[in-house]
Amino acid sequence: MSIRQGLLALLEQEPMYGYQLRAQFESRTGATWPLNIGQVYTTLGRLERDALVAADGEDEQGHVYYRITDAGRAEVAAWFTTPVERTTPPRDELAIKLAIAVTLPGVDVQAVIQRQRTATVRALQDYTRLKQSDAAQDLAWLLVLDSLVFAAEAEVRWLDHCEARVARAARRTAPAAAGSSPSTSTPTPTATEVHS
Amino acid sequence: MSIRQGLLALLEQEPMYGYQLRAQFESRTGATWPLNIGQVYTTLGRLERDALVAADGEDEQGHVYYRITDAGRAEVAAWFTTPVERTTPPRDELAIKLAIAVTLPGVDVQAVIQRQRTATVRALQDYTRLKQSDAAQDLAWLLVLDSLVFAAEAEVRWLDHCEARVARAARRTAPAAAGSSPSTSTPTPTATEVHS
DNA sequence: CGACACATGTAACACGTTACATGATTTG
DNA sequence: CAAATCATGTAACGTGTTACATGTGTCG
Repeated sequence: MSIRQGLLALLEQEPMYGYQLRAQFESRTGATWPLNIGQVYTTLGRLERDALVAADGEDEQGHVYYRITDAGRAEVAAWFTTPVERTTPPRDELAIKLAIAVTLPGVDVQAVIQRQRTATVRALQDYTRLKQSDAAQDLAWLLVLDSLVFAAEAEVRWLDHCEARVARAARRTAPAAAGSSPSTSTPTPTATEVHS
Repeated sequence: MSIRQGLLALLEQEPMYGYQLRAQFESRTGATWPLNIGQVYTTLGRLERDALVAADGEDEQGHVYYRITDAGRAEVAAWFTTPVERTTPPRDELAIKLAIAVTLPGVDVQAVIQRQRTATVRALQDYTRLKQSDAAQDLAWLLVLDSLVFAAEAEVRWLDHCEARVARAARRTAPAAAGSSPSTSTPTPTATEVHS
């Protein structure tokens, strides 16, 4: 629903046509979530079907403008008023993967965790680099980047937490496995705290 | 893709029928992501179409079993080997909402942030309560809960970060607005750090 | 018996994604 | 001129969600 709501909200500012909408959307979310132009038109079609927007005639250059309707404005207002539901959060593929990996025989959970950790840390570094490179970006794009950073940091912490928990459980279950001690790879005390 | 992959992975353990699959899935993810039983059958149909599972005959009670195929096993192995892509992370509705709210005239961003913060903190409390109540849950369900906790905590921190950033930007833009000082509601020094 | 949980399945639909077709305009 | 960009749109498909139809077995 995020694209739909987002495009609708953008139309509250002023009537626009497809390409403008994409430009506006991407200027805010940056390169993070590239928006296929086809998606814009299908979404506009559905918004029009639901009477949240209406075609607003053509430009002299042939640009097809859309304007928001009263119902659309109401929807946007509701969107901004109602917090995003966290009672049934969106399914998190990583959480599901680990939850199953932990309980499935023959899966090297520690390896799964470490691979994910490496990938997440790498993503984190990319975000940090992005934040510094294009420096004087606008506020919105910066906040989105920060959101990704915060989420990735939380993910790393969670992965470490998981590693510890799993190692502990393994020790409790099979304390006889001497030679190959757990907690094998990269203790790595998260040296990636580069906020603000 | 998470349900599809998850159910497939569960079938690596042993052949199962629909209701068993749902039970296994939910015992791991708990009440967090209830899985509609219809979804199980449609997903099984698609997995069978893609030759990742195969019907394995019926029980004496008429239960329709499915077993994983070699191709399915390969897919599961790849799933556990490949980290979840964080280069193009899934669209985050909240991030999009705030990114647009910040740049849209006539939107009380601080109010949006505070409402969301309240909702997220409440969710956080629910998670914490859940963790304590059913105490002796199995490892997987516990890890999933922790993942939610970590994510929600990061979200709260991000929201506070946003509030500060927005307030600062507002002060820089319109420093003449004296009477209504910013940073109005709930400074609330995140007293919700209840890990481990 | 009636209500409920177990069990299987289908149909319709939502949003999002990609690929393709088609043109106008700009630019090297 | 050729290639790239702007611009609109359609068609097909993917997963996930809900509602519905249907039947069996169990328990109060």
